[in-house]
Amino acid sequence: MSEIKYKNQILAAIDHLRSRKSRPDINRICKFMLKCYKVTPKDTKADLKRCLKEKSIYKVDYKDNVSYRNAAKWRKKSTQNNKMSATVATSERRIITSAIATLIYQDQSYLENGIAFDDLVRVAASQESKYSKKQLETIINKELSSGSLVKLPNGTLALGPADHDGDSSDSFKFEYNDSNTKMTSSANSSCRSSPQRTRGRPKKRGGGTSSNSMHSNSQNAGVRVGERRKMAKKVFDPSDNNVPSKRKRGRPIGSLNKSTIKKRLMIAGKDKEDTPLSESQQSLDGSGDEMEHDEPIPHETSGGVCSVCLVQKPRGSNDRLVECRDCNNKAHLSCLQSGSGILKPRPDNTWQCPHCKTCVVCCETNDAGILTVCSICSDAYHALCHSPRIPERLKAWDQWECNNCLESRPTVVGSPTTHPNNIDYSTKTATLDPFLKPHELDRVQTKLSENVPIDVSIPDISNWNVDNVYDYFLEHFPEAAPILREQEFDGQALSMACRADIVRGLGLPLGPALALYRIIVKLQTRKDDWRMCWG
DNA sequence: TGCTGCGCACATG
DNA sequence: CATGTGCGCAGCA
Repeated sequence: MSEIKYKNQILAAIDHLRSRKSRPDINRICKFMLKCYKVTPKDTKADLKRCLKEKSIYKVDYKDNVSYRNAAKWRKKSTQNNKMSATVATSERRIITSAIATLIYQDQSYLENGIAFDDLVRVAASQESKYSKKQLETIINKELSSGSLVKLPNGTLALGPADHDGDSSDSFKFEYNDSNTKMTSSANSSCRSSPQRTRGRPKKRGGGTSSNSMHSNSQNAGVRVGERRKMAKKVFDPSDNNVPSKRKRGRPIGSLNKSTIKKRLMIAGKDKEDTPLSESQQSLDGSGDEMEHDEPIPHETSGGVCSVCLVQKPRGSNDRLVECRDCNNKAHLSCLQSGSGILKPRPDNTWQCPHCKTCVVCCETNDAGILTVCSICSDAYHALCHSPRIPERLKAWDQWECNNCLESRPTVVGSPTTHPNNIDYSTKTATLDPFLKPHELDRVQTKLSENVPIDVSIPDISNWNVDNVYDYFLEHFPEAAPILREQEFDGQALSMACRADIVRGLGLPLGPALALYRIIVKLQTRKDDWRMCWG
């Protein structure tokens, strides 16, 4: 049921970056996703995380920076004993996955429709001249049997999951649409297309084959117009004078880029106590992994300008810059802590800038409505998403506390508070777990509902089929009826639907979605209590 | 200015 | 040694 929505796009992003010899790090992946698929960094990161969990993508630390690997291509490296066969399989696999990435990159409809066998062979052949079509077909078949590729019921192909078998069904989920998509003519897709080369180093560079400026796929018929063909002449650079004369490009021998050096120092100072390398930098968090939310490490960063005070880094020896969880905005921790409302960092010192801050209920940003931020836990809510609804004329924004925080207070019962949202429901909180987290809202609501008697006028949906659901909603919420039917919601499915399923999963605008959710909660509980949803 | 291709130093097995 | 990786550069739109 819970498919990783952007998995294939993320895989394509990783493949694309790798094919450009760029590090597939979180920033580049997010950037690519945003540009090519209009997927926000937040969603990208969320799905990337799921992919990591699912092991369809691996997170690796390579050269002291975080990279992400397409597990379908990258597997076996460290575990495979049979080196030779693994190597062969990997290089063959690369041809195929590279072709897939190219196809998807050029035409996103492949994500929807799967990739026809013939298309794949053709593109792979165009990218890799050393294999005949016949051989490529064999390779594809091998990939199919190994699970790296999966064949969909309709005959199209898709990337399989990672190494581990079992959940190949989870990888792609297409309906076949028998399109014989033209690949070579799709040069003008929404993104600039790029020819996918065979990745890594082609066997032996320059070893008798054509020069590198010629090896590229000019036969790929204009996949990328204006591809650079000519390498730059070497230019004299005084700074090169200690460097063997053969190179100009790339890193100077023995040098690393600044960030790598910095990170190395940091890591040396922090992680590897065995190497007594650095005495500075220890206060910095050099994780370099902008995505690790599950670690309690604040998102500190070593450089940049504070978005709040607009001052560059050193404002005080211990005033560290914190980076937004989801973008590159940075701010001094002190600026955030002294700031108000939406600026405040979370208690664990992670921070989302105002642009990235999302409502914890509907996961939409400020764009979907004004967010109110809890002064305790820093969770943000839309007025309608919070239960109970946040009063519109709330004055003391800084003092507002979300329901969860109020309920988490052991002393809340009978203790009059001045918080504007502290309304009658506080009297019920005695029975609630004082350590509830915001995302456990649903549980809170369930508990709340225990105090409300069942309303027999509300139908029991447990045995409803899709048509029953359709009929009911036709009467009570006609707008949603066809959508629910299309999604095959029967009584069971409705009973299990959570807020996110409804608010985010049906493609309805927020308002109608919330209204629909209220009806569904009513049906789920057979109780009509606004506190279970919103005001 | 941002994306791209890619030489080649470096990492890894 | 073979191969994977990606920095940092130059070309291009």
